[in-house]
Amino acid sequence: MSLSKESSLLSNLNDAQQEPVLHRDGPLIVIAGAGSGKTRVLTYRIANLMKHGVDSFSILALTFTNKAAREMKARISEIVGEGEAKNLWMGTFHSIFARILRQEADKLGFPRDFTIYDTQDSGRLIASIIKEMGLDKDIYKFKQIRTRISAFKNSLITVKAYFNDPDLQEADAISRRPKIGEIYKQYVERCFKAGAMDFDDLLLRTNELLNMHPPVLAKYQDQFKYILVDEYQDTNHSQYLIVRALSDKFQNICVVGDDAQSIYGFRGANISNILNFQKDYDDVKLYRLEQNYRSTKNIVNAANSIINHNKNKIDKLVWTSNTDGSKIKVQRCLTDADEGREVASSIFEIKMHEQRLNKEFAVLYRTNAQSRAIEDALRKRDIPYRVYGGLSFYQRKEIKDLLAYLRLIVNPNDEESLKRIINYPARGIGQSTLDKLIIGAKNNDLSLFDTIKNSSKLNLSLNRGVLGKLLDFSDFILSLQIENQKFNAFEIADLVTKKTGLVLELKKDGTPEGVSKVENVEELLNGIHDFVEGQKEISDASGSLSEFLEDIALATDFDNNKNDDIDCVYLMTVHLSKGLEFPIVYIVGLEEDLFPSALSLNTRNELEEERRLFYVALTRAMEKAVITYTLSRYRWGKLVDAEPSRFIEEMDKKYLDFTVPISDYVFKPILDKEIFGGFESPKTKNIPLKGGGKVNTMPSQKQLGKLRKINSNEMASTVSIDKQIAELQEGMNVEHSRFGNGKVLRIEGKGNDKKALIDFDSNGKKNLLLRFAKLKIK
DNA sequence: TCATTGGGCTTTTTT
DNA sequence: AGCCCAATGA
Repeated sequence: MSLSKESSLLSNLNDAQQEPVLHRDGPLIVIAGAGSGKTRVLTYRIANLMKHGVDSFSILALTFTNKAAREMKARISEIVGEGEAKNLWMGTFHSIFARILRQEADKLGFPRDFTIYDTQDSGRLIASIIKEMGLDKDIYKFKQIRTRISAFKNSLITVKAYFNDPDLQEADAISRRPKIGEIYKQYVERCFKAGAMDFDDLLLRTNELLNMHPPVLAKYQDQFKYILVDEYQDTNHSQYLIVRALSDKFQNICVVGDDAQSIYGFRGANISNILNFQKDYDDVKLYRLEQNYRSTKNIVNAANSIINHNKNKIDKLVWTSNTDGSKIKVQRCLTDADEGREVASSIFEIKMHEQRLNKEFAVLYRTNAQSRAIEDALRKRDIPYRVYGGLSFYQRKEIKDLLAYLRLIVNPNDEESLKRIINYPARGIGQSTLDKLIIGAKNNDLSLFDTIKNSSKLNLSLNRGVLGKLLDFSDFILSLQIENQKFNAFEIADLVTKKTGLVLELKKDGTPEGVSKVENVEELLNGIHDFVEGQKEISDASGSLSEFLEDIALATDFDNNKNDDIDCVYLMTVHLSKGLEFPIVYIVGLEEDLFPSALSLNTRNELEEERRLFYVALTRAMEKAVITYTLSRYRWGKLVDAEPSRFIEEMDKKYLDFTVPISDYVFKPILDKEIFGGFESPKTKNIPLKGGGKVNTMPSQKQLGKLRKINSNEMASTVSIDKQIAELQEGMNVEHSRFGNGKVLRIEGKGNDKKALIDFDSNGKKNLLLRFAKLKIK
């Protein structure tokens, strides 16, 4: 290879980045601060290996999302050429090892076409096991059990290991759920019989494969001479063991990560994997990337000031030579709807002033439920947006229903799919029949589908009519299986849709939701069509149904959307935003019990993870960051008081720009009552209101806590209410902070509902709720 | 067996 | 406020 190529490869890297790229053999760890070019290092390291003759088939790169893998592959293609990059083993743990597991399925007693159960499928199966065992579903909550089983699997605690561990059994007995082990056992058996693996199985079974079959382990050890793991801080124990096993022979292992961005503890990620890496291998080289290329000084420094509140961390100093940029705006809002409006109008304004594109903006939130208020506001402003995550396309009911048919054709033992569609559309096979079938399946050690096929011979105390319907159903599926031999995925899906009348079923309901469901099904069919067309270009692919199902089993919203270029504002959870960057970022809902989540306040570790989460959110921003919080928000259908997040308090104030003066910020509980309680409380109604009644002494944080508990009646006498608003009359001239000057045309309503119709000079007529409108009488 | 209704529960975060 | 499930009646 030529020297000039080598130097051009390196010319895109700073010194710190070059070192790990040029490191050839032996273990290395790269601690990479946010925005320090971590992906770039991985990309160039792989390219560099390939340039020095390492076969692309022997490089395994594990990323956190499939999207990250795709992008990295594309960048490597640009450096070394597409032909070679295509052969890299690059993808998420789940997708890479699903692929290997299919190859080796027979060794584990699974069909090659095993089904992958998503979270919903596992939950349903667990719920049904709990019910069949006659357990109280209020004590055995299926979601909790599912989480617990998942935790077992991620720690490599098999059913056998569970029953060998008295401590675990005792812990479950103490929590009044002694049957967890039994549920776990049945769940694993049922999955096995159904030829299905859940997400955790993809890792657990890989461990099983590598441990129990030394020749298989040797084969993959030999194949993967170089292994790279991105986002190593988010690997769990099961993933850790896979990496260890595979890298054991050559020890050419490179892990990249940032302990400060570890945010997946809840699904078993173990931060000590990255903290202990140097103990796991001999002669580990450690590299640090501390220069941030992404964000302004204000953002980097504010982020540092927040993460410094964590005790548990590797010391590093992230710095930048970028400009100062503007300060981080901290915006107070009244309600979640108001928060949406503030965000939307801010986006609108910046777009106008700075000629920005929609896709330069991102709105990040802690929980998916928060997207709604933002969406409403953006829609009103005609700002295009796209919500990522949440209920993904493939999780929608109408989509899962059609997919269930398809899954059943490929794997008739797939119990969850069968239960889903055996009576959808209705064909007279109800719950009681299904219960009998499940018992029959258990007694005869058959899969559910085989039980149905043989139902007439099995003495299941079913009447003749039902037996006929069952036979019709199994014949239907069997006939589709035969069709599947000759047709591609699209042809089969189309056939299923027509024969089952699935779309007709949806069309007859006629509601807007029904219409959108029909559209979704059509979109799925289009997607399958595209998939089949795409497969035609791949030499060893056929466009079969099982290929399609493999392809989508692990797909997320991020993956299947080819329209990356559409110009929309991004809406997503902070978790989903990891690894991404945007010029302007809004982080909304910075309130106690929301961010940090109320469920994460029990231990220091949980709180520190929330803080890292906020750190991740803030470090997504390149140029501008805006943080918002509300005084009250709709939760569980009720308007609930909110309190600014401790994370706002924790940031160094010199990087912040408060829209509400800091002193008001401290008085927040009082203002809170002023706005929402003041007018209507019985005592205040007839009391002459006094203006300007600000409390003069500064309450301490402790007192603030107490103040919040005082009800509005007691508060009334000290509350400051703008008397000018109370005295507002028709015909008066007023000033509004956003709409400018105007004239009051009409006043209507009382107390909290008092409204004024105001004609603004430059904004036209608006009907404003007085308790929200910050009006000044002129 | 099916369709409707009301009650309870929900909100972390995801491969 | 919305979703899922169980109970209820047809």
